[in-house]
Amino acid sequence: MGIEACNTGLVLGLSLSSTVEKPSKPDHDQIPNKIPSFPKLESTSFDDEPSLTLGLSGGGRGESYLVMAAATQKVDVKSTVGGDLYRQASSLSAVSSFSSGKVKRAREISSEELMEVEKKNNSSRLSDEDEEGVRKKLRLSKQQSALLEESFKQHSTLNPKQKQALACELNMKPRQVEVWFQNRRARTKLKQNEADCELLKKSCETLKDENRRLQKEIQELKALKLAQPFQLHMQAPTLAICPSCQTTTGVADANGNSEDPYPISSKPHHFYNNNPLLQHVDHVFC
DNA sequence: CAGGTCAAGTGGAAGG
DNA sequence: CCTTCCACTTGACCTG
Repeated sequence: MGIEACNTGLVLGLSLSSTVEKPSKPDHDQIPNKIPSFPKLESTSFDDEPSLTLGLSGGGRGESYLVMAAATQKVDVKSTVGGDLYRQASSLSAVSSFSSGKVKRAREISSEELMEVEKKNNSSRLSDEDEEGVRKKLRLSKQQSALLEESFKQHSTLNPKQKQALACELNMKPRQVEVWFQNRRARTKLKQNEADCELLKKSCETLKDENRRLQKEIQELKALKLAQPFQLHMQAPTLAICPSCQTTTGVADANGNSEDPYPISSKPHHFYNNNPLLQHVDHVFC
């Protein structure tokens, strides 16, 4: 099983689990943060505790985790009891669930991890809950985020194999990779919606301006009609004035002469075709 | 401390 | 029925 093979070396908290974790229950009742019983970082030798080296990394991945824990969370390693770092590190590979975890989550855990967790009864994963059942927030390392982003660029959705492989590579749970992609898609969609909204606002303003201008033209034409009723009556059947460009179209004049003293637009005016959101509005004036 | 960010939980819909 | 995705929400953490 891929993740199991992958996580074979992922032993963060292995030794810890023997003291503070109850791997028997995958998403409940875990007590990951017994600070008083947890050895301080200074006293935690990575050599003595191979589990803390996150052996899977092989290439220093585990090291980056610990660096991340200190860097992104601004954990004062010197002043912080090991428990804080422990919580950070544990949350990085945590089974993410509440003590109030519901059926669905339990199902996922049972299908995805329970077997492996039970096989390795010294689970490499720790709950991100603390003693009081408070959820701890996982922060992805820069490397993890970068790789996820890179993967997202290639494909915004993952098939199970890809998910598994990525989880393996990132030393994460498949579920975490899945959640990241879901949230990433949501963020992308949100951004797109915001952009569309801005575009629509601009288009709306443009249309309002256009509307004002056309209303003004109508008023002007009405005034003109009142001022020269006879002349307009004679010309009415012969000329069509485009309200947009104010040129006349090629309609025969009252004498049947098709020659037009005014320029004729060679193309119809599609006022909205430059707006991708409004291309369905095919408003032709001429 | 308020507001933003983001990992993760939840429930429903869709597809197989 | 199960899985996956999505929309919405929650809560931990960060930042000004």
